[in-house]
Amino acid sequence: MPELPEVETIARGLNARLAGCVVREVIVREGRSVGGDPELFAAALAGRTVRSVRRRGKLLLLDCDADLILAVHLKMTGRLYVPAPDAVPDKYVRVLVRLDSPRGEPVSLFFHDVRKFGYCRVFQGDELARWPFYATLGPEPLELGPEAFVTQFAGRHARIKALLLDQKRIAGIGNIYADEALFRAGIHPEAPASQLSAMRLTTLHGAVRDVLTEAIAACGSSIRDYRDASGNAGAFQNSFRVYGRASHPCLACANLLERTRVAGRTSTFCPCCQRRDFSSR
DNA sequence: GTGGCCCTGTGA
DNA sequence: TCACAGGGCCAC
Repeated sequence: MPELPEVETIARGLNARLAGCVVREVIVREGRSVGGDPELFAAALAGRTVRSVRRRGKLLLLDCDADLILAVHLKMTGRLYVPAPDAVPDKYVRVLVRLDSPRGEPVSLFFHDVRKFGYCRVFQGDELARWPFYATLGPEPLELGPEAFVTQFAGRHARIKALLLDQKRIAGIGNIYADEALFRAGIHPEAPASQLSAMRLTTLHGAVRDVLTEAIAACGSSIRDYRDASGNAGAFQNSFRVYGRASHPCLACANLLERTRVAGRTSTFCPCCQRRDFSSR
């Protein structure tokens, strides 16, 4: 799925295009995608004005008037975008929202999701804050200082990559950026967090910030499914140093990158540059 | 913690 | 035909 940089890019793009638009019609083509009664979902959104669009972790939040919030999780293959005015929705467009811009022009919003893992949900008032997934999200990595970051991981027995992927511990990091940050920090994905010194965790904090910031500047990474709010691809995939490069030479030392599995996800790393123990670097 | 599962498509 | 894909939830 899109991770933090991709979701941030989408949120910025949608905010520019949807702020002030009024929902005229909601068409749910796949009930599963709205996680409940399609009629209720459509009725809740009809007539609402979109105030702004923001991101929390990997979650897109469309703040509307009347204290209504539309939350969208793209999971693996989801896209949320404003199509060209004459675009015909293909069979993977699960939800269509027709809106009117402040100038009265028609604007559409498509929720496109091949694998149907993603979802759109509406929340009224404080329902969002009480939603367990939202309530337990960890801090935003770009708003977290180095000391707080270290505290979040220090002393844990679990492998550092599994902790980076744990949204309750830190929100928004997925498989790509976990691998990229660990490579930049010179830390093996299977290293137990408890074996990493505060200094190395601080280095990891900087690597996480750097990789996320650079990826946002590049409008995210597009592997196959990700597109921004206008349907355009990102560019950060051209800057991957390890993700998707197993068996290719390390860009730092030329040794071949290796692949392992951590927390059920493929992890690519350099066996030379990324060490398990803290003493070697 | 880990593995299976929710889905569908793609590429080897 | 099979393994794999950017996520997260559920049961062991």
